[in-house]
Amino acid sequence: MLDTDSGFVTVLAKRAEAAGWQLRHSTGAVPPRDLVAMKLNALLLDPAVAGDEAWEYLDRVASLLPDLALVVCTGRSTVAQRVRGLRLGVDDWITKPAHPEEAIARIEAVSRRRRRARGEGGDAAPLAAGDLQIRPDRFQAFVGEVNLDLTRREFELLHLLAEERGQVLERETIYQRVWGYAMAHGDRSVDVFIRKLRQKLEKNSPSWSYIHTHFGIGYRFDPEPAGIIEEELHPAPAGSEPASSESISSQVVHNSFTSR
Amino acid sequence: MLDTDSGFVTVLAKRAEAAGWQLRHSTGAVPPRDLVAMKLNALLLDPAVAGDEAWEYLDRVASLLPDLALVVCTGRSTVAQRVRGLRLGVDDWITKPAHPEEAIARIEAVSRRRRRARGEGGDAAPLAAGDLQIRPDRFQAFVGEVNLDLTRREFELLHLLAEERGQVLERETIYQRVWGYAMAHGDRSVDVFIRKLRQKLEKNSPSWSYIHTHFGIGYRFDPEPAGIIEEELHPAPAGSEPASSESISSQVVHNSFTSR
DNA sequence: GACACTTGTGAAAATCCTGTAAACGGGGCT
DNA sequence: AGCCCCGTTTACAGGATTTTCACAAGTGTC
Repeated sequence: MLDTDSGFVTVLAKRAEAAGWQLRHSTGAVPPRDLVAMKLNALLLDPAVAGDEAWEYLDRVASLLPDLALVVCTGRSTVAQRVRGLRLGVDDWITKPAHPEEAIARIEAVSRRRRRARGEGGDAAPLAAGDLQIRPDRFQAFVGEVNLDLTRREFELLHLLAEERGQVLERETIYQRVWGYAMAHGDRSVDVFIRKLRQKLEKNSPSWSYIHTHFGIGYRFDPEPAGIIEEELHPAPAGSEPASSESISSQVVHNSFTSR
Repeated sequence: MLDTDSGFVTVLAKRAEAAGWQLRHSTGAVPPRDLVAMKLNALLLDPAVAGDEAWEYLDRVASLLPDLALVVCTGRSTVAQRVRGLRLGVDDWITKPAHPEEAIARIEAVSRRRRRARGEGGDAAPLAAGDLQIRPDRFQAFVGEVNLDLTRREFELLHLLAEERGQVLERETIYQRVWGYAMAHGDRSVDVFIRKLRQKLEKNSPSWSYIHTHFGIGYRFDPEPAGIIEEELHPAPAGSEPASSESISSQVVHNSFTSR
């Protein structure tokens, strides 16, 4: 945001903050080069900050950053000015006095369209954790080359937990964010899926411990080298009955990490 | 354009004409379905045409045609209304009395961004995948010299998938990008076309497996040498009944690659 | 240590999803 | 009009996945 009207700025900042945006602000004209370096998603700008270079400045910003959501917010302005601005590449032009709520909504509207233009989907960036790799582009997790073979729900659960790595998430929160609606009282779905996940994780990456239980609260994702206590790794001749040793070791691991 | 203010409309029409736009106009609410059929680039709309269904109408239009440049132009309006509209998916909201020049400029600003989204994809470069070649210039795919004989939709589907090779695309995304508007809940068109494609692909290039199903999500295009499991190599004496072996092998292949 | 809860498990039951085939229906063409 | 080509809908069956249950096991308290 580039603007000098401190009142407007602070109100807007609070709103933006609440909406989860990361906001930067300056009262002077920032060189377009620096704007590029900032990797902004959107820019709210009062051309007045550029003094009588206003038009040139606008033009440079708009042409240098064609993908930036660019919204201008001025005091009095004429139709001709607005048209000129819009033609230059400005996406929306708001006139003060403006309601902050509307400013936010307009910036969002522009960003929305801008986002649709780019990569449609959300974060396609892979996450790494322990020796597993979570790939949103495939809705899958891998350990090396092997596919964990997660179902959609399993993947979404894992993805959510991994994104919030280190945080303890309550069941209600998890359910709300993965299932998309409120959890019914007494629903055990989350627990069941956590178990399925742990199974697949342990099967494919036994040397790490990923999901930790917090009694009475929920779960926390945090890859830690597995605390193998005792017996160890006779590379399990293909076909050996894994059941007993597996269940035991998983018990041990879970216990020792059911930290509180 | 949907509006009843004939004065405004005629002025705007003249301007639009001059700008080289092809303009359609109605004073009543046009059913969203028909809007789809019109293949509009932009829509200027006064929700008043929908009477007291205004919000529902806006919502339906915006969610059915997320790619349409949607600009609302109303008489008096409150901040709350504008915010609500913008949140619903409206791209810009103009309040009358409005200068036609500005209206035009705003529609252009929105369309510009929209065009940038689609524009990049105007790919006429041929794609290669497995032993098939996709040629946007002919709207066809070939294996060597033989033409797969795809219909338009089949081609567009294949083209989209191939461009996003390796990515899992959700049905909704596919539909949105191939059909151009939002998929109705329960629509199976995508599945049906995927089957048709697979049929033609398998018939003409049996040694590759191209389209993979991701249960509960969608499809992924990724050419892989067909996983012939077991039987093989009696080069099917020309004229042998292909039905049984064909259906069986396709079963096997699909299953083994319905990776997840 | 007994009690009141919580969480882990395994499996059955209920749902949902996809492949497939076939019926439908609009347009364009002869 | 009659036909053909294509895109859209429907119907169904077989699987895959998600939910639900009944219990066992574990945790914290008094």
